[in-house]
Amino acid sequence: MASRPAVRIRAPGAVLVHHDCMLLTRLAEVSREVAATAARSRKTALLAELFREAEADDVPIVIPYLAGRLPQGRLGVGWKVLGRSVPPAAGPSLTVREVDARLTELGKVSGPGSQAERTRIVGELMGAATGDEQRFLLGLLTGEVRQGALDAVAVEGLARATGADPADVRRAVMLAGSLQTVAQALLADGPGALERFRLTVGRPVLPMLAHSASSVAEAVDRLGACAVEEKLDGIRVQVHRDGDTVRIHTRTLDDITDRLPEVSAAARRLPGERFILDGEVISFDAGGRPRSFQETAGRVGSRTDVAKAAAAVPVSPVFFDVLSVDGRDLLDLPLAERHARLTRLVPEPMRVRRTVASGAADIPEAERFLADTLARGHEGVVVKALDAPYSAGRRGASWLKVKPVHTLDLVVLAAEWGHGRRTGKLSNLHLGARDRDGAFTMLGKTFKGMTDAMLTWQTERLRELAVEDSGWGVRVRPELVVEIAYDGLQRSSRYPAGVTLRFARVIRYREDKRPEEADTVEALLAAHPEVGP
DNA sequence: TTCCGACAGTGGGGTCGCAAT
DNA sequence: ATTGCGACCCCACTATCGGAA
Repeated sequence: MASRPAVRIRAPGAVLVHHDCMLLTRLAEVSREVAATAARSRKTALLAELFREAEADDVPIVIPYLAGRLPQGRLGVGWKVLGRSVPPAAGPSLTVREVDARLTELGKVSGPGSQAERTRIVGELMGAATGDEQRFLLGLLTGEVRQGALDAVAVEGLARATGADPADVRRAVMLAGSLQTVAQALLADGPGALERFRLTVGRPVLPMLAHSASSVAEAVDRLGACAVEEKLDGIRVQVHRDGDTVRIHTRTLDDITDRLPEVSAAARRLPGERFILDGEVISFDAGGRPRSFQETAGRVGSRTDVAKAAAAVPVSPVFFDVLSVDGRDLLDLPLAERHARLTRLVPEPMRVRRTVASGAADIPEAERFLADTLARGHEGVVVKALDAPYSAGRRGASWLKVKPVHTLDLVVLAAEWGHGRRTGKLSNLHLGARDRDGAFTMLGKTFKGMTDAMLTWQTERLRELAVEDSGWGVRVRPELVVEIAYDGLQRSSRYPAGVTLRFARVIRYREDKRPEEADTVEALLAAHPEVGP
């Protein structure tokens, strides 16, 4: 860090000329401008301009801030701490480095009395910020910047600021697993620095993601020759082994090595010294059936007594891809070749089950595979083009997941006011099923699946049905029937039926149906015998 | 000119761990 | 001991921009 003192400009309206440290007010200004324009090209240009202004020491702060993230990651600061408002400062004085230093301090606070201490630090910071700066900081700390530009636009802006090829920057970010690292190297050494970012064992890369398809037939039609793999309902993991050292990362690249000793042990038993594997961690019961996602996730989330958790709910790694073997980067190889290498490294029981479909003629076989996979208790399948490379960090169109969808006709019991672009619209619906008394039992909420037109319509309709208007939304007469899609039931301690819908979303309103025709809790439970209340 | 891929936004539920009550 | 909060797992879907076709 530079030893020069922070520039302080006290007079409101002073001309913000500075050569040392970037002022927070400049970031807040750019963020506001970015939010105000819809054109992505203009957003990119605004970010690029700011990145060019940034000093070397500002870069690791400015880049993540404008990408809507904190360099420290999350800080244990939420609405509880941010809730109280603090009178804003008269004029801008904060530098981004000063803000960063205070947030770093904030992240270190722990132990009894920490909440008060965090509140004090946040209050002090907010008190030194102008109204605009406060709004920017609030968005940053709560993860809701709402400027319509996060990582992807920041990458574009970075490319433009440095003259690098955007595709090269994107790839470097995927391989580094971090925008900051790449940004710093790029701004310090220019586009040539991008070559330093290669796939490295021990350094996690962003995993490839999948799109959805509504059926196996549709997926095979779209992809042609493909692998159909079982989709396990567990936690995605990337396992790196370098000799005796094993590291395990989640989808967001968090390091969870210490929580999964049996996975590390399994990786050490494989016949290879250096590799990177992609797969899923899941728990099977004594009969070899997969346990619920809730059980697996609870186990993987346990940190305090790992040995005890592992004894109660042991997990197994099940792999489906290999990204690197013995120093060779396999990302650009087609899936067919990567899989051939996977079979040499990982024995069958530790691999995802699969079948291969060469084209439309194999659709019946692929459908049988899906049915069999579901019968064995799994979530569905992922259909993958055999000729596709591993697109790190992308939601490539070459992986398509297919899961069964259930539907119900439920009754709207209440609706909550939306935020952001849904401000002024009733958005989040409370959903109820009929119970034995002819009343309705709440099963969960959803805000998904509505078009803007539906939002407008339901806001008006639900207002007509309102029996109570509170700050958060309205409770309504239970008269409106809505068709809901969901992925299954899960146990719940929050809702009275002891279960709730997983991934509920609206398909359409059923104005042709009366609430007495809505589905019942009883029928729902009967349809999902695997989930007892 | 039209189509479609990629992104951002809008939140859902559960579980764990920590601090406050 | 219980409760509340934040982080981090899982996630679906729509609107929009801008390059591809």
